Amino acid sequence: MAQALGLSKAAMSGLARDLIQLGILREADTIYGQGRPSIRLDLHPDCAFFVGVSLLQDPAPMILGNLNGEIIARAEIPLSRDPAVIADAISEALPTLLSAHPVAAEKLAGIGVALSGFVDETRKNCVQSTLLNWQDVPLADLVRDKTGIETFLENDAKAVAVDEKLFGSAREIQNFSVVSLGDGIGCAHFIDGRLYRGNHGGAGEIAHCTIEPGGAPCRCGKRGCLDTVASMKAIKEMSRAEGFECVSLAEIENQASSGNTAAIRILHRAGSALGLAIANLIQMNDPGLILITHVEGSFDGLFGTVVNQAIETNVLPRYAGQTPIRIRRVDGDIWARGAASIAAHHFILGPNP
Amino acid sequence: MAQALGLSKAAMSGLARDLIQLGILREADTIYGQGRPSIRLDLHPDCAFFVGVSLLQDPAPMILGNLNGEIIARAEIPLSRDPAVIADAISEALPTLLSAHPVAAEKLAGIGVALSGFVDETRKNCVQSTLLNWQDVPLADLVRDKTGIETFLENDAKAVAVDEKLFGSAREIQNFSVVSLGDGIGCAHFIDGRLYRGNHGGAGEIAHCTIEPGGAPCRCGKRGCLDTVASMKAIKEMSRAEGFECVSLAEIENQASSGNTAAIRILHRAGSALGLAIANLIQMNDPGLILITHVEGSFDGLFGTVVNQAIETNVLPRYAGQTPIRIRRVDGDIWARGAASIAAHHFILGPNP
DNA sequence: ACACTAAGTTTAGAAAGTGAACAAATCAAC
DNA sequence: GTTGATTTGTTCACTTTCTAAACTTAGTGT
Repeated sequence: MAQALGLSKAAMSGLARDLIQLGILREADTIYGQGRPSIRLDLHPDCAFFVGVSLLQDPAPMILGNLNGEIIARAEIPLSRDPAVIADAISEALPTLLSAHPVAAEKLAGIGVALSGFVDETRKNCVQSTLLNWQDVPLADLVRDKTGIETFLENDAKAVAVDEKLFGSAREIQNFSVVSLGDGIGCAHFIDGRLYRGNHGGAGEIAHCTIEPGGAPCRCGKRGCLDTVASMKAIKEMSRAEGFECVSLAEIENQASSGNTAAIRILHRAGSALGLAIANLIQMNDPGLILITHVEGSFDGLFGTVVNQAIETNVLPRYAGQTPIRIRRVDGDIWARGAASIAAHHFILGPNP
Repeated sequence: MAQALGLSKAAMSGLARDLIQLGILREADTIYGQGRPSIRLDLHPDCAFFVGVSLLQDPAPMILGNLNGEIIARAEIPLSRDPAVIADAISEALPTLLSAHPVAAEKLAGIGVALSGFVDETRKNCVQSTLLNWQDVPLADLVRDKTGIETFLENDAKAVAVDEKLFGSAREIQNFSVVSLGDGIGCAHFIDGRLYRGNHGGAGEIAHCTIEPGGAPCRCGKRGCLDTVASMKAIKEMSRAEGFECVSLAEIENQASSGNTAAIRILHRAGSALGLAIANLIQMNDPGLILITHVEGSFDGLFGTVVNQAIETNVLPRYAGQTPIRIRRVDGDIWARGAASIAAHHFILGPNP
């Protein structure tokens, strides 16, 4: 099976034996068919461990994961805007986290940190983060100096995309985009099986696509960005401005289904905007899958319906329905998971994947 | 110099000698510095020839190109909607075209055909073309059967992008997008040094991004597509609807500069729409270059100015001006050139570039 | 129990790449 | 000029890696 990837049977045989001896591969199940059964190989999950930290929440989740993408242990550290304080906190929390597994400490292969903002192509420096108020912060090296472990940064949505490609539901898909709905809107593309970071690390900045030309001012400095209309933060703020305070999408959905016209209007506006942006993404990049991850509950209410409708009506009719849209409810650890995946990705595929 | 690409000096030496003996490489100029001068190698332009045909115009241009991207000969064939007639016409025009160069006939390595529409991933079949009214037409095999030469199809904008990457001004750039303005609007992306065709071959269909939600109906079936506002065809139609007939952009620019408010309005609307679409492209994909090719004259009038303004105002301020926009005036042979480049691309890089 | 099939292993031999030494072509300094 | 420094390009013995073909192994089908 795996031999068709360019090598002869003999070479495979030798390589596999070496890797099994090194403890990296192991023989999994046997597949019966005609002739001698074949033995499937898989990665030995205990051969490397990774730590992931999300700087999107306070407290910041920190997880220990293995090569199967399973979470082995979890901790939290207080969020800070001071890079040195964060590096210290990670370093201090590390021993406890590693104690969850007997060999994790000696086989810790990398630390990943997910944050909202731009990361340079070395994945070592945060070029800019509005949320953290950072500019050219070499956080990866700070963490590495404190912990002695190789560390990588990544944008939140890109980290989620890598997680989905390595361990999630996009494993087999070469071209897909992740749209990650949280307080903000993130997006990242996998193209030809590789994460596409863009020329300045800014690929996927869908949140600041202009959706309503001349619309409301955005904190980024321009007007009518998708972020001002369709992010959960914007939806909640609009509901507050309309006089009914809601802390979750589900609450606004409730208001809408019980006839609150303002709530209906807000969800319509947000859903159409998000749908239009996704439709433009489909037109522009023709991905094989759009994976929408959301931390809020219900995506099957008005908001989700409008999003789907808006996608349908704004995609070339020939294509309508051709691009699968997959919705995935995720928990708040998704970014920490993604961060760990960044470290795993580097471990598996090396510096130039 | 070139050795740093993974091989030792010794290996390079042997390989280069072999390729020179085969007539594929040749020793070009010598570069003097400290120490023994180095000899630059380049492709021998006479080692392979390619034919390119554009089905975007009537008559359809047909060119003979070499490995340097130079046009050696040119012909025209009548355009037809019947694939068999086209294959015949190409086959009949071939001998005359090849007679322009003594060794072209024996070293003809491929034929490329550029068309407006979708091409499958084998580059052999046209899945759909509105302009030609085609659906699942295996034109490449028809041409190959008639001529005996391996043939490849490609979408017009993608062919132009390949031309720019191989022989044009984007040779060194890994990530760029081409926006090709003709009667319609085409777009194609190079990502990580490879043409990105999209999951259904539809990447770059910027012309049918919704720019004016609920706007004018488009021939594609939806509303408010960029194509209905900013294509040269649309601009000319709008001018006709306003009562002044124009056959070129330059004419409308003239009208506008002499105070015709309708002309100014049309150019403003078209320019803002195109600029917004390009801005969204930049936000979405963060390319290292946007290359706008246009066959019409003047891009330095009102239209061009508005396009540039709209890009500036709709791109994340942090990015504004970070993405170079290059404008390139091209002649009507651009698509035939691109088509030849598709064949060259296949010759140089093989089936899976 | 028998052939049949396909996976995995072993072997010798070919292919391809490496490293070090060496030859060649130029510049710079005396 | 001559000499030495410098860097490119070549040669050659050696090593690594892969392949092809024969062989072994572990199942299925009759």
